[in-house]
Amino acid sequence: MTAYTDIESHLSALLGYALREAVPEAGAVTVDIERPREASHGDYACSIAMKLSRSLRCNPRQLAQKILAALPPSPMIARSEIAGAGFINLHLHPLAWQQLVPHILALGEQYGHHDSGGGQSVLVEFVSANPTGPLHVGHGRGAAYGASLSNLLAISGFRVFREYYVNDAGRQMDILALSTWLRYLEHCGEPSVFPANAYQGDYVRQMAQAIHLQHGDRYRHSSQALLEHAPAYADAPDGHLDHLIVAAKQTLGDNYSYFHRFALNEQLADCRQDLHEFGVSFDEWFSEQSLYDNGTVQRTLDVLEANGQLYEQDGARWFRSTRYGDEKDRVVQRENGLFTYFASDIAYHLNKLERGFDWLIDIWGADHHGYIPRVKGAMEAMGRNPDQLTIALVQFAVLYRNGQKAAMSTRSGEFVTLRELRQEVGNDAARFFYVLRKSDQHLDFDLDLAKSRSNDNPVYYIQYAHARICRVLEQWGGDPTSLDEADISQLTSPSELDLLRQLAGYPATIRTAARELSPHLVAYALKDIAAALHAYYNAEQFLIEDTSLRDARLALIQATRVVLRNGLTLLGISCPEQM
RNA sequence: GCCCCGGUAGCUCAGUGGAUAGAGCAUUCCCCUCCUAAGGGAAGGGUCACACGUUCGAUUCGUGUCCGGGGCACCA
Repeated sequence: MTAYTDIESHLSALLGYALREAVPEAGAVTVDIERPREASHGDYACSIAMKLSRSLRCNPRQLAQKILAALPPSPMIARSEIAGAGFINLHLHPLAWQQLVPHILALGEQYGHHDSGGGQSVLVEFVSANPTGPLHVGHGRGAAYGASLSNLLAISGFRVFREYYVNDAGRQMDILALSTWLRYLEHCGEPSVFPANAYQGDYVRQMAQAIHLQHGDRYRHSSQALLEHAPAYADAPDGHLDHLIVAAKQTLGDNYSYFHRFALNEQLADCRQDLHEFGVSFDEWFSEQSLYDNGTVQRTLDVLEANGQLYEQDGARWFRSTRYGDEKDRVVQRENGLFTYFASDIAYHLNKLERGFDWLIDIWGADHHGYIPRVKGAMEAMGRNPDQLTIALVQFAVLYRNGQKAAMSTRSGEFVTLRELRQEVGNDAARFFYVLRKSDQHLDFDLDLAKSRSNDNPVYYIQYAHARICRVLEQWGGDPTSLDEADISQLTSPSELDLLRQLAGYPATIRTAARELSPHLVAYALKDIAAALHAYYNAEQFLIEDTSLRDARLALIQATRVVLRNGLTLLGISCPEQM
């Protein structure tokens, strides 16, 4: 067996050589090749002659002819021709495809890996949902996308660090702590003063119940007393809520932090468990509060202040984000002295850079897109390079059941949780459906389709291809490592060459998907590979008398299995050996 | 009003500066004495929203228009 030749770089090098020989005046041009969709146009095509014809002032077909005449012979090229307006079409020798089988078997899980990242470090921050309740299906999409993208970058030569930003410092956490305490008071028998804009979900009642079970009436106070001097809810819902928070802090004293901490830990643990079951893990759960505790927020504002980026107006401190293309300046410190979320977010991004990452990726819900100019502006205002930050927006996912939109609203507690979705359709289908769409596009998630154990379901379609291969190899019963020596020159049937071409395209798909931050391309490639495998399965028999041909075919499906497994694993989907 | 995202087959959506634009579902037809039919094969189905521009070449890039969806806090 001769060494493996990477076809695309081989052809591109040959054409580049021919171009320099035939048309030296063209200078140093990289010669791109493409896969024509029309089979009669060959396996690869090159349009360099048309691209250069204008600057060289010559006929593109003649130019192509000159390049072709200078093309060195290659065992990989069966024939070449000029077609259309000046395309050079290359038809490959089957060897070009066949050699892929031992190559894939040798590389195994490394097949598809590449090094375009060059060892750069990248921090991918995703999910980062407020720990104020269960994750819902919207977070699920960010989780699936972020996890798959991280995997994609990790096999593309990047050192990937996965991080979840925990918003444990803000008003939302206070609302959760308050909500928990108010439910606790109800448990103690106090009349309910629970406002409609506090967290309504059942999980709050459960936390309250757990606290009551453990501590009895220890934290009981008069609920009615909390309402004294409170603005009427109808007049000022937020003012009413804020008053209750202040009253809770005063009434509970040091015990307030118990509720705050309890609720935070409880929700965070739940979130972590949920994501863990979903196959999504993080290297770091980064606390927003820590940025206050260690002075990063203050230091950040000092830097901005020193750079002349802040000013005072109406009692608040503002950042001049309009200098950097934002629509209006933004408050970083309120009239009441409290910092805004934006202030700690600037500090967070500064912190990320100070940790030495070459590249930052933030995955946000698309509703935050208006937030981009101010964050990038803040980086610039601190003398940092905003291009080090890439923000990937993930659009909303809408669930459909029986063709009907499934209702979902946030605060009221009427939402479908990620956990419910996983239980209903399974982790594999959920992971797959989430990344089947481009992340920046709205996703209609068809629950009935995701649940169906039928040929309609693309997850099962791919997994079934994997399971079929496993069954064949199992029934054969031989040692798979012996297939490395199979005589792959016998793989010449149309369905075999189709399958080989699909497998050959996988590394390029990975490369493109990584460059475009688009794991959905991997999902589509897997569908194509599975389709080619199923077609092959129906066209040819594997377990046949002719052991030489049999081994060649088994080697091919074993290689297919490797690629399917690599792709499914990347997307966080299991590879069942039987179904 | 401003800013994002979209408009491709009946439906849900891929896709690409190239030569005849794809897949699944749905519709019609065919294939298990054979390694899992959760499979395969075939047919029909299109003004790639519209106009203008850039280009040897535009569904792809740019501008404008129309139509959807989302966002525009001293919330996070």
